[in-house]
Amino acid sequence: MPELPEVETIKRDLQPLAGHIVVDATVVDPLIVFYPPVEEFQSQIKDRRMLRFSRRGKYLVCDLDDGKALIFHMRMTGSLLVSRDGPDVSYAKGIWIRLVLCLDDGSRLSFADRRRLGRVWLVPDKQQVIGKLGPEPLEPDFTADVLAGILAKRRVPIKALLCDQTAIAGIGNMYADEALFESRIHPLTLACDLSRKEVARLHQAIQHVLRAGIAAKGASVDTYIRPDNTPGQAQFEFKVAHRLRKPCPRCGRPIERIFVRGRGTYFCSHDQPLRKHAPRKKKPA
DNA sequence: CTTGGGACCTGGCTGC
DNA sequence: TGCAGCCAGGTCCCAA
Repeated sequence: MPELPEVETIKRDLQPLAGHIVVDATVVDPLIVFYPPVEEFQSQIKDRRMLRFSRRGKYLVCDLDDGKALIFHMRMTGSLLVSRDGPDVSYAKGIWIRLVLCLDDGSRLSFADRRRLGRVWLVPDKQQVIGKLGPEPLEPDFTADVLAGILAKRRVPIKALLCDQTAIAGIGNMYADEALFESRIHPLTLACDLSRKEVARLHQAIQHVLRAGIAAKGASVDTYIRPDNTPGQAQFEFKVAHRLRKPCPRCGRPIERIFVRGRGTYFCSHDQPLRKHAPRKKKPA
C-alpha cells in the first residue's frame, strides 16, 4: 500500500531516468490508463522527454517536455519498475505488468499492479489530478498550528481525518496508525476534541513516522517493491501497524484491531486510551 | 457536514 | 485436496 514514504522512495529511485526520452509505449492493460483514451495516450507519450519526477501526496508526477504531466497512482498494489539489461520484468514471477515505457537508452519503466486499481494519467494540467490534495505534511509550512486549523471543528475520528487526502496529503492506513500510537491518541478521538498538547504531539509524530518510513525506503507489506526490485525495510520498524496481538513496544499488552470508518486500525488500548469527549462549549446567548 | 454503503480489483487465506 | 467465499484498503460516488 504505497503511501507518502513509499512514493517518495520511488520518486528518488527514478531520478536517474530524468532527461530520457520515451521511444515507445505499450499499454498491456487499458484499464489502468485513466486519461486520455489508450490510443491517444500511446501516441502522445511517444518521443516525449521526461524532465523531472516529483511527488504530491501519494501521486508520482513526471513532467514532460511538451508541458504535459504523466501521473501515476499505485493505489493498493501498484509499483514502478526499472529494468535495464536482462529479461523483461514482465516475465518475473508474481509481477503484473500493465504498462511499459521503452526509453532511449534501452531501459524500460514499467507499471505493475496486481489488483488493477492503480491509475495512470497523461494530462496538460496536473492540477486536474492533484488539485484537491491537502498540504504536504513534510513541508516546512506544515506547522502544528496548520494542523490545529485542519482539525478544528471536524467532528470526525482523527484516524479518518489523517487518511483524508483533501485534509492532509500522503498519509494512509499504516502511517496513520503509527502516528497515532506514537502520539498516544486513540484512533476514534474526534479531531476537534484533541487538546493543543495532543495536536503538537501528533504533528511531531506524523513527521517522525513519515521521515522514518522514507529513511527505511518504505514498507514492503503486500506488493510494494522499489523500482530496482528490492524491498523497503520500514515494516520492521512498525510498532502497531499489521502487528495484531503482538506485544505493544511500550506496555507489552497485545496490539488490538478495530474498524474506523471501515478501515482496519491497529492500536494499543492501554497506551492510547479513549477519554471522554470534551464538553461542547455553549454559545453565549 | 458526516456517515455508510457499494464499486472497483485479485490473490491469499479460511473453513468446510 | 479442492473449492467457495471472505478480506485487504485507496479513491470515488451516491444516498441518507
